[in-house]
Amino acid sequence: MTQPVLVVAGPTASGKSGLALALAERFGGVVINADSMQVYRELAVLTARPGPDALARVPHRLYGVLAAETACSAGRWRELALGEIAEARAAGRLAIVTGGSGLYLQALVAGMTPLPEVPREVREETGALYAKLGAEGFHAALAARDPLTARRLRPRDRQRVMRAWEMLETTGRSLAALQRDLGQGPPADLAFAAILLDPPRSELYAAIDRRLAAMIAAGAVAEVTALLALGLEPRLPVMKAVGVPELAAFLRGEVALAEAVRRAQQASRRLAKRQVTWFRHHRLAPQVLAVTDAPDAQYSESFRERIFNFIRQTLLTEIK
RNA sequence: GCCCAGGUAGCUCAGUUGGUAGAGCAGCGGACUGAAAAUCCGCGUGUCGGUGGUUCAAAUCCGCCCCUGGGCA
Repeated sequence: MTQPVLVVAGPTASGKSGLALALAERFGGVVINADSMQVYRELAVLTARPGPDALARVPHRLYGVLAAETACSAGRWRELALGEIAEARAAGRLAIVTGGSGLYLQALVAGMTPLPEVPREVREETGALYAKLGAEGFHAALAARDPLTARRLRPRDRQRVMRAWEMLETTGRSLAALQRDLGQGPPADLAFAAILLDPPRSELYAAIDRRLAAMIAAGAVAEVTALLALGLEPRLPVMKAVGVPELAAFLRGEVALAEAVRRAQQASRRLAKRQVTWFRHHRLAPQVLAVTDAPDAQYSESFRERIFNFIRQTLLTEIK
């Protein structure tokens, strides 16, 4: 018997967490994080992680569970999420997966090619080689060994080109060939339905700007100060979370706080735009309810009713 | 009321001797198969304040009107 899983997706600041909380209370659910940055323990304010009151009201999973010095990945998250979904089933609760990381959600919903982890040494060697050869040279080196993968990557797309090289070093095989041969589908025992929050752009941007300002008031600067004190490598994911580079520049005395906030707001807006593009072109589930209300409209009765009905009709028909 | 200086893209501005306009920032569109809040690719988006005139042709020249700064009364 299949297990229903609700996905709540949308760009940053669209109101996912609040909605997920409400739905979890209404349907007896557990909220499972699908955000690549909210998994890190050290960033709570800056990643807008659900606060103590939310955590007290409903069980939340995969929030702040990894140390900043670790690098999560779509594959690793997927394993963790599948584990939590199984636990939700055992506990008789509705799994509500919520977050804005499109790749993570896709890994869960559509499946992901099973590939080994890239050893730390390989990653470091690859980085060193890339620095030595440069973008064009490195891409040419990849093309010489793995033309299939190299052909579909732009030379300047550093991250993907390096990933292809790392997989070649790790497995001895072409990444593109592996993906072609080992492609994996969605988990057969899960039935997904998704709610996509897609507020008007102007309202979303206003919410983003407001939230960044609120984060400063809530101690974001201190949070970044503490993070920097760990002396982590700059290439780790946490170090690239929206607000970290910007506030770090402020702490180094390079820019005024107001300017740092302005830059962080802009980075957040650009992130939101990329997320919107992703969700516009990737299907999250067989049935998706797109909600285009303003972020603050989600607490209205009619809004809730629409969503409740959708969930009853798609996920809970057989179950309850 | 009079005298200056301005009204050109969302913002700040450029625009040669008249040939229906271009920079920066902001923004917009797209890609995405294990760092994804990452990493890349693409795109000027315009009643040149309005209106009448001169001209083959007006953002450019002339008249009138409107608006915004500054100055003088």
